[in-house]
Amino acid sequence: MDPKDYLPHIAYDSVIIGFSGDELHILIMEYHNTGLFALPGGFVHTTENLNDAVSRGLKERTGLANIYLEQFYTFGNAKRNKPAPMKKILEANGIGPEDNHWLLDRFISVAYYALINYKNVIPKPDALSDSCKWYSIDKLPKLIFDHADIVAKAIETLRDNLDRKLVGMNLLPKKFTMKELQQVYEAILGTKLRRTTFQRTMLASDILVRHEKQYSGGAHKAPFLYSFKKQKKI
Amino acid sequence: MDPKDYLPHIAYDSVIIGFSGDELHILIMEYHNTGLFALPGGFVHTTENLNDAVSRGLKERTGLANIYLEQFYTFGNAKRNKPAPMKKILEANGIGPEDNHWLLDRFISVAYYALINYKNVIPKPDALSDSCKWYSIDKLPKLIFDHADIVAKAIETLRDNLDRKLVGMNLLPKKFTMKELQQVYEAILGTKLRRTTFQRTMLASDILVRHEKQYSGGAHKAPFLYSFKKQKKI
DNA sequence: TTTATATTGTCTCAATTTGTGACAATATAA
DNA sequence: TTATATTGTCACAAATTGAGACAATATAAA
Repeated sequence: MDPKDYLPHIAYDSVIIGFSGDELHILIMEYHNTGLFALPGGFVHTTENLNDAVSRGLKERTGLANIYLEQFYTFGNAKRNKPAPMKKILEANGIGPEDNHWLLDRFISVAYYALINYKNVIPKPDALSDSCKWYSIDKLPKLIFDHADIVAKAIETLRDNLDRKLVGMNLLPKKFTMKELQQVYEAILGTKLRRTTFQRTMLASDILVRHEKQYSGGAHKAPFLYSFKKQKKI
Repeated sequence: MDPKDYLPHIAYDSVIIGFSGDELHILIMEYHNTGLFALPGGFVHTTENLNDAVSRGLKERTGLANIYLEQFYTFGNAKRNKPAPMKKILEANGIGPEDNHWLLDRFISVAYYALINYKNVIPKPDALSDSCKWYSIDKLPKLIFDHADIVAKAIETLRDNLDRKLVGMNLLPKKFTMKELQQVYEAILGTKLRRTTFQRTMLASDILVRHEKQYSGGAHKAPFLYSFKKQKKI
């Protein structure tokens, strides 16, 4: 990592959100031999679009590609970077503790979130990281810097956007039941929703296609499967 | 402006929105002897919080202080800065056309919008600028770089936030009539609203205090004056 | 002084949307 | 065969919104 290849003082962090069962999960990386946990992030090449850098970095660090990413806030407090944990990470990677390493500088971080289908994805850690794992949103490990704030703001934004953007689309497999869709909404909002009202609203909203009934594994009437209609271009 | 005082490649731009009569207006600066128009913006000191830099810069460039600013997007395309207009601005300020002046570099820009009471404010241009004027949102001059995109995104965000944040609060004088409030909403949304429904909704929302009737200048029944309740802290 | 005009505040009723429970249908387990 | 859990749909009540009507009233016009 030659500092000349990257824009100084500029970073990004991504909050990768997946859904499993009835909980939201977030992808967290652990750095080798440090016990330090962080959001997957990275830096921007000198002639690279910011958005492209984020896609590229996510691919490099987790193996995930073609993911819908949404920028939600830029964190710019002067003291958001603590030198101590970064030194620890550098040392664990064989980089000496010179006080003026560029990664110890102050960084502004542009934060993105992504919604992906948990089941399709087995994230793979990169060379820098020990592991790259899903954590339930209620049981995140302690994160470095202000990454906990970044996660909180991501969830807040997601909640606000829930009725305006088709977030369910990205968190579920192609075909899903009405119950699964409702569970996604409930996990994001953090509240229970009324079944009949939810079903009526979703059916009326004209965003779902109904398919044949599922061969259900449950001891009850088999539910329909649904998928999202292709988005109309406006 | 010593480049060592500022974070390289990082800028901010602010979309200052005021309301007058029935239109939204935006504050635009014109650079001396160039015919170039731009949003008021600036740079971040090396140890300064991003948010503080934006407040400071706005004060320096327009004389406006204590203004509620909301960050809404970070523009990071590699080619969003065009060297030609920036060279013109530098030359008009007596700075030679060296090809590697730091202001000709690529910049990522964090964009903020602010809502202010048009009537209370007479903006003053700074040394760099010829003028600092309000322009109706429908009649903006051609802006440099991607500043037209930044304005468009600001309005889009404002519209989305209209029902969740108390935007009217900042655009009107302390006391105002129901009609004025409705005009703010209409200007932001770009649509007409039904008078009776709007009035009923606003009164039911429990955010307004009703005061004595206005000594009206109009040839009709005098309207009540309203102000916003103090926000409860949650 | 009287009348006309424009806007305001409020009310009413219809139309629509949402809340809530009921109930039959049905896939599996007992 | 019966019991159980969940699903899809309906019916009705409650709440919200749409749309117009109308009296009140501050100024302008006569």
